[in-house]
Amino acid sequence: MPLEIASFNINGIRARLPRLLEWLDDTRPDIACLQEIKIADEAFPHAPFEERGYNVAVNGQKGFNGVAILSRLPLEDVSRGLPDGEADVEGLGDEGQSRFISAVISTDRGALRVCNLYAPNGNPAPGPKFDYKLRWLERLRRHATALLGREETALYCGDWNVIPQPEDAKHPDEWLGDALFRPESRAAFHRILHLGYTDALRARTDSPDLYTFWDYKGGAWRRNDGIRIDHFLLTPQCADRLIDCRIEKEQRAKEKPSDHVPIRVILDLAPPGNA
DNA sequence: ATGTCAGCCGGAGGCTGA
Repeated sequence: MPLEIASFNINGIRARLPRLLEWLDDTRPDIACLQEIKIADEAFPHAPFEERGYNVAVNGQKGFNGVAILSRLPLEDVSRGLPDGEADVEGLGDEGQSRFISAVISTDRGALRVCNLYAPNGNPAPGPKFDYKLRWLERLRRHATALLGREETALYCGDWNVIPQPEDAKHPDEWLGDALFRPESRAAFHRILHLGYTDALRARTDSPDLYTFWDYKGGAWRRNDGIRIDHFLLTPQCADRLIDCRIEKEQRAKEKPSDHVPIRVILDLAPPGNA
């Protein structure tokens, strides 16, 4: 049975709850990684997800940021924040900002480690926010280096706030000075990718015009003026199991949408006894 | 069109972040 893992920057769980529940009911992902939940742990609305059969792990923050994992299968080894010396400031991890949560999902065909991230936006650039973005991506690179060494079926997904290549934007020229497309940001992303990860979408297609974000401003959606900034990066052991990767563009046309749409991978994990 | 949202504080609407 294939395993479906979706990543969705929902831009506020209070504002997006009806849309989110409709999406879960319509598309029934096995695992949903959420970013920008913008709510404290203690205020997270567990009930509607538990009613739908999801286990919930949250790394929340009041007002900003915040990530969560929903899983129909058991969640084990949940970890909040990048586990390095800079975590756990103000008890939130990640220097006081809740941007990372990981868990192991156990299935009858083996385990999958899911790392759900919300990278800093980094604007305006240059400046302290841009410096923080680059520092955070460097910490993520160290994490990704260690994870590769474990040779696990594992993935990173989420809002990376990086446009990897010009073909990942409708109008790349308009993003040249932006923290999402500056050479330093793209290099930081590619340093992680080139450790040995697979960009799941690009493993399936080299088509341009595949976007995950359209700004609310200026009729960006109407003009299809989008960018691709939500990504799945798979370890080699995970990439071997990739069936498909799809951007759920149709979600952007719904009532009161997020400015991001979900991206989903479908994996076929090894059968029992198959190493 | 300083053009859109979400959430904060605080009890309106200005501010921040994106």
